[in-house]
Amino acid sequence: MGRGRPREFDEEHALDAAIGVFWSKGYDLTSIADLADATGLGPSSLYNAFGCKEAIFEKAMERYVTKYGRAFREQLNERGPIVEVLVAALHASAESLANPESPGGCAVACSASANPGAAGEITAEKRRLVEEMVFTRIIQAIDRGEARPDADARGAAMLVTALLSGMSQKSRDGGMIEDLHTISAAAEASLGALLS
Amino acid sequence: MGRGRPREFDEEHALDAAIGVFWSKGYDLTSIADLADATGLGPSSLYNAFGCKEAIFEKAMERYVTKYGRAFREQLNERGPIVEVLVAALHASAESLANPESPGGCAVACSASANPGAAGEITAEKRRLVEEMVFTRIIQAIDRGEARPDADARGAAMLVTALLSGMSQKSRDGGMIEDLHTISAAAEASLGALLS
DNA sequence: TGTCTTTTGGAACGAACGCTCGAAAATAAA
DNA sequence: TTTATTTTCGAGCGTTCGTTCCAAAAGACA
Repeated sequence: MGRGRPREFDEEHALDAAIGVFWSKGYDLTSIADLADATGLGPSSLYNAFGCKEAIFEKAMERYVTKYGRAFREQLNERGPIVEVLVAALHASAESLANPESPGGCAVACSASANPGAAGEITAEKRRLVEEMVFTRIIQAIDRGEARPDADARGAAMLVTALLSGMSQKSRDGGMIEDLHTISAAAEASLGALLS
Repeated sequence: MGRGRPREFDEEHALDAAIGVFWSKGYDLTSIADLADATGLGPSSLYNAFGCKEAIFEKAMERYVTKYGRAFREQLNERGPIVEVLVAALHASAESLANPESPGGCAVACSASANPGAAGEITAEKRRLVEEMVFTRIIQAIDRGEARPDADARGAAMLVTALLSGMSQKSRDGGMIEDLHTISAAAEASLGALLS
């Protein structure tokens, strides 16, 4: 198959290690040396495999959303009353965001939120996609007759994503998991007012 | 008075310039050279006046909250039904966060949110203070009989701060001011459920 | 077996970082 | 006027940054 010397590492394993570093230190404070240490690879291997630091970050964030966004996504795609579905998705996120075995919070929310360059744009785009995902799910609920025909789908989607951001920040700031569940539960009334 | 050569610059003017840089580029990506350019001072003057980069940031953030948090604080301390007061404070923040003459969002929320060191802790502490401020205001409302005696003051305070974080993030991500007002208005139902 | 291609490890690149230093400048006190 | 103290300016300190280069290594093909 491949003609030259075979890779000695698994790309996804390396990305998992990179996720951990970016997640805990943020993009700007993560050096190539940090990534080399965490992955066990040399700088040459990293550059040969990914191209540049921003590309490593992009691949890492893509893998991050598929791995750590799964719980939220699955809850969101459950059937049932839309308000309860959204609240359940928030509760699922609360568990992810406050997982004691992780750096805390959401990597997409915090690892490059101040970065005005490409890294910041990578995460901003992922955040926009989450809002679209929620919006689409609400539209689906309206089509199914599970929400008011004149429901404010956009407003509800924005509310959910704003709360996700806020919950991530709170977790980063030392907030406990019960706090995140409190916030999730509190959303029900507003979502109900907007949608049903 | 002072014995040596007098300062040629105004400390608060310098901090205003520093705020702008930290706000738009974030703490980590802001270099001393950036601050020197923005303030018009040499590195020596900065270090002589403030001590180190983290100290400049700390002073800048302190000035930031007094200047740019004023609208929120004033609305919060208005008299009136607590839910309406909180919602009005959110709307006031929406105006600040989306001010087109600023870098957008809240500097305390985004300029060091990923930083695991002193800079991150400086902003985290400010964020905790906001929640305490909101909490205290709600307790006051309860004491005045303007909220249910068994109102969930902590939950409501957490909800408000989570929304502030989320609104800041949304503004940073290109969200428009109407979106922030939509989120602010949506909070009313949940705050009502928690407090009245 | 010998050639080709790719990966690996480590040294090293120029640039930028936070910060410091010494001399000149500017005022207050003696 | 002299002395003491502080600020300013700019060069430059050592370190770290993202990235590149090169030779050795290792399997695929001829």
